[in-house]
Amino acid sequence: MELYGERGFESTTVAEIAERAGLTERTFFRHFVDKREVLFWGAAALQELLVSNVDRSPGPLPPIDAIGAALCAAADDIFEERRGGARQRQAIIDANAELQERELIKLASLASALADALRRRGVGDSASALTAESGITVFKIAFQNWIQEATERTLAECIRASMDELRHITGRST
Amino acid sequence: MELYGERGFESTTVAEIAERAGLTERTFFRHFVDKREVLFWGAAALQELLVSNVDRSPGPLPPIDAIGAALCAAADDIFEERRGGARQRQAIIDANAELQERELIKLASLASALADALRRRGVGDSASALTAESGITVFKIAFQNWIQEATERTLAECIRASMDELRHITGRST
DNA sequence: ATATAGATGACAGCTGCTGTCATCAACAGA
DNA sequence: TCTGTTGATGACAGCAGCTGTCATCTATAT
Repeated sequence: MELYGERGFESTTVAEIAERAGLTERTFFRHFVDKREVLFWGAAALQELLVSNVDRSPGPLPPIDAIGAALCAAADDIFEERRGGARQRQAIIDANAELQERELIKLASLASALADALRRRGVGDSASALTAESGITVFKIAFQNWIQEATERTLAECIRASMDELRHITGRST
Repeated sequence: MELYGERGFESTTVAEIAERAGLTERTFFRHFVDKREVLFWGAAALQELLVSNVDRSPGPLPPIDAIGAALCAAADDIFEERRGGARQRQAIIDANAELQERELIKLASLASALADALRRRGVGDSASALTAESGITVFKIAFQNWIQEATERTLAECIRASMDELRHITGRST
């Protein structure tokens, strides 16, 4: 992470990372499948947390609200104290297309896991997929706002705001 | 594409592609930035079409409906006649994580371009982003259904159905 | 004290991708 | 018709990411 911050992701070589860590290049690849994966170390934990939040969510709650609540809870538990770190990490990712690709597939995996959780609640197949993906969309945009703004809004607040905006956008029209 | 279909994406080497095409490996990389990019040749055209559809869309139309109409029009113009080809292509992509990453970033680029188009219509920043991303989400799921099902639904019909489901899902609740 | 399992180091090697220079074909103008 | 220029291709050489394989080392159990 230091090296990625200093010299950028592309111009950092795995040999350099290994050297600074006092390890071999080969050993690096035993811990991380990828040069990119370093930046997504916590993704699995986040996914587990979100899924268990949805699983524990009270039954009568509408799917989209179950997702929303799970996102807000995770936001408080994981992200709220690490806004600075999240900013740095995001700056590294935003500067490199390969990292953005990796981020997107992690988010897709998250959405897929959330959709499974909704199906476990008895929600229909495509409704589950649609709701989970929408939740991740809301999260993406809320996260972006939370990081960019100089305001003092909580990530959870940003999520609720984006969720409201989604409801507004899709409000019955023609 | 032949080789990717025959031996899979990973176990196809660029040298083999070049050989079958009667070219040099070096020349391959002059035409495609990537080994993956071959599969996303039409992405730019699709993006242009979608954006121009939104730009041409009647002003009073609510943003989400402008996106929906643009998607349906593109579905008829580009995809409807190529369901078989789309299936094969998708099978190749679904069998390989790197290709899925590339697909996701292409869709993200599409969403970003659509969001820009909405901003040009005077829609607010995060509403544009949210609407465009939701549109792409709808498209993703509709496309999936369209390819998987043995039904005779049009892609445009699938899109309208998913869009309705999205409205239903986000319908005012608590 | 020895055996066994798991982590690391040390190579060697493939493949994707890039820089560079020479070659070749097409085409424009004198 | 000759020449100069431009654009595409070939031919290397080379780097970096990633993998397979085997030896070595460490820790823990018996």
